[in-house]
Amino acid sequence: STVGVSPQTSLLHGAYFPAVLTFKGVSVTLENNTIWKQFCQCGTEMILTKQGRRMFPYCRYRLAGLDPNRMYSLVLSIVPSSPFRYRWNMSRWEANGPTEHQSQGLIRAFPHHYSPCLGSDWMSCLVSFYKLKLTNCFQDQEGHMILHSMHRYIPRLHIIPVLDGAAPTADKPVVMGPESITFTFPQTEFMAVTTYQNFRITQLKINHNPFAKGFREDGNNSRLQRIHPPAVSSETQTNLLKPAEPIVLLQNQPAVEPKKDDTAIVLLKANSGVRRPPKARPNKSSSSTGTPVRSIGFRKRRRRKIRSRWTMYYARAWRRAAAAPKPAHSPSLTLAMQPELDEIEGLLFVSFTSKVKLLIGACLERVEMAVSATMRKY
DNA sequence: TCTTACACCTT
DNA sequence: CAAGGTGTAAG
Repeated sequence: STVGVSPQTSLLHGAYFPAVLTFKGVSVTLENNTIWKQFCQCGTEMILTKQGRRMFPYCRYRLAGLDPNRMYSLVLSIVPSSPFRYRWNMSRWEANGPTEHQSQGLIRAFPHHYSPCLGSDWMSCLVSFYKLKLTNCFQDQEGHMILHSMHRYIPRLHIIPVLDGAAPTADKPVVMGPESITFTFPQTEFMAVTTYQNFRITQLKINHNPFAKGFREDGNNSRLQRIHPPAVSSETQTNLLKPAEPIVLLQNQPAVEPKKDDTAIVLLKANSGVRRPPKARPNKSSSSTGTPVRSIGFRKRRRRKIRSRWTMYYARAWRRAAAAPKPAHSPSLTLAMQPELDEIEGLLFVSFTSKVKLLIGACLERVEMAVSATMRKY
């Protein structure tokens, strides 16, 4: 029930993971498409916690083609993208029976904290849903997105013209009128988990999320470098370094879906934060901070905490290999990085060739047909 | 599987 | 400086 797909074929990739979607004159750019694609090809995982966990990557869009003088609310929903429950088995995801929970009739949604705003305002800044948090706590009252662990989801951006300038609240649900549009980027699909399953995902998070900088090994940060695990046979190492098979993205809906008229959107609790119009556009540049100094106590503590669990040895080997991007100063680097590509190529062109091509072909066809159909309709 | 305390980090 | 976002280890 799991299928591997090679992300290496850039042509297919570009066609299937478009950075820009356009519908009814409105175009939406997934601003951080590059990082989404990196996660997507490993099989994105998002952590759920009781108190709520932010997404990384999060949904960040740039809008164009809106009516500058019109008021819009921007809302993100995260909907199930498959009817299955999954399990992580032998380094890959596999469907493990149907989901226990049926989808609720109403759509939960998370209003962007600027909503509502003039079209000109939305278009003059990046629209980032970094505040959105995911939780597995069903009694959550904090306004977080409630998801089921071990299930697959996909975020959708809803652009909803509104008449008055009142901020959307739970009391006053936003209604998806006939002029509302929904955009869905296939590459933002993810698996909800409570603990990371795929180590490649953990590494991507550590290497790209600024808040996880403390776990990086590159540069001056050598958290685990001074611990020397017992040697591991190269055979075992190779097997462990093999990447997990990403799951093929099977969309039941087109990437751009015209909304059904009057679809109700239930808003989560209104954000406590102040609603500010996006006047200044902080086109957020990544600030490189100075190199942190590690305390002696930290090193000792970490050293003591390391257990002799065999998985840790492999984990460290992986880290060392994955941490350094380009310089091949370590033999384990080439060993780790090279098989990666070989295995993926093998998966696509040997084991799963026909199945994958068929699936992707069907997907593309379905998307194209749906889009052109709706375009004609309008 | 999931939860929690924790060190370390960003903001 | 304080608040709060990270993955980890251990339960």
